[in-house]
Amino acid sequence: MSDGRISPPVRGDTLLFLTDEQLRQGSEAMFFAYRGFTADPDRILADLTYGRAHHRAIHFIGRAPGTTVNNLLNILGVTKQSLNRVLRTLISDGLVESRVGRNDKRERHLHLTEEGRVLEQKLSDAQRARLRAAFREAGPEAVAGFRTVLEAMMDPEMRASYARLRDSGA
Amino acid sequence: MSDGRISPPVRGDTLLFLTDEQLRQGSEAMFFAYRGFTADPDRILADLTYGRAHHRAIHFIGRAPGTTVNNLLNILGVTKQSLNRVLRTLISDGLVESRVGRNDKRERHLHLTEEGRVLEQKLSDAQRARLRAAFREAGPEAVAGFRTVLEAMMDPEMRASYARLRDSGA
DNA sequence: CTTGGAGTGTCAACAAGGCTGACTTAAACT
DNA sequence: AGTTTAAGTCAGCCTTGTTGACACTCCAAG
Repeated sequence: MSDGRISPPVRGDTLLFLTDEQLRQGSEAMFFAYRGFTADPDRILADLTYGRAHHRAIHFIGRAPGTTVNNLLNILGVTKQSLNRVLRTLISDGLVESRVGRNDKRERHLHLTEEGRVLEQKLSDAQRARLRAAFREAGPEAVAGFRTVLEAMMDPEMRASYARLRDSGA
Repeated sequence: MSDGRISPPVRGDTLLFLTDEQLRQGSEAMFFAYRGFTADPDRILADLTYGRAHHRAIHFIGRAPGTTVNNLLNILGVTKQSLNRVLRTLISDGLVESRVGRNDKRERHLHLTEEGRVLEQKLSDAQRARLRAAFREAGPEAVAGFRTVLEAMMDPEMRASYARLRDSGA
């Protein structure tokens, strides 16, 4: 781009959002924003013995109580060994409860304990505070656009997971 | 689209984007979208011996050629030991060149070699392809909103880094 | 009833990429 | 001359991801 300021009316604004430069800015925005997005919960978790992986597990168990391990595996996109390590500590610390399935007794249904719910709340409060401030600052239309673009950016399976959670929780 | 005047305290649609449920959906959208965002470059990097950390270094060196180590440190938000490990392999593999500063000889200025530029291009092509598809699907207004919200979500220092890069590259 | 496969748990080993702390070297500043 | 700054390095630790192998339980189909 020579000088972006004097854009010819037709070419300019309508397609500007697809130039390589704009896309690169989009990448960088994602990078820096994600850092901010995780910063507050990370600070809380650092004081406990937990990490981001624990946060994710707690979040999605709280969001979909009774979910099975396999289901959680798909949502989180990690191996069962990885998840299991995290889950084991959460269970033995009494934040998560694992109940044997009623119909299929091989399955374990995961629930937050009261203590787990407290931590979940604390973490999502921290994260939501930042998001709320950002949403308020940006306004409803920007937020709608934000969500539209993010959704378009997901892998199809993730988009399905996202939609399932969204529609179940609304 | 432009119902866009500041609407008075009506509780319905105008504030819906600030409910806890909406904020939680926003979090989850960030989580799933970030996975998609990194998926394509990650696949390329897996075949080489590199990881996401190398990608980030290459990206920002390509974006701001001649940047000093210290500057890169601030942008990436990691310790110098972490960065150095990555940088060392990139330099010894001939993807990055480290030049002693002209004015201040303590500083090292980082540049991509031709080979480094090739990899950078390959990685950002992969990432941009997804972003481009998402942007196209969502449309210009959504993209504007996307960027507004992401920027509002950053830590102040990160927002400054982001703005500096953005304005230098436009 | 047996057998195959699915869901789960677990062990071991490894790698990437964060971190802290301590220390060196060289250059620059005062 | 003495201090500070930029960079590099060594050593060790942690979290969180990976493979591969194996055991156990249970369901369902033959």
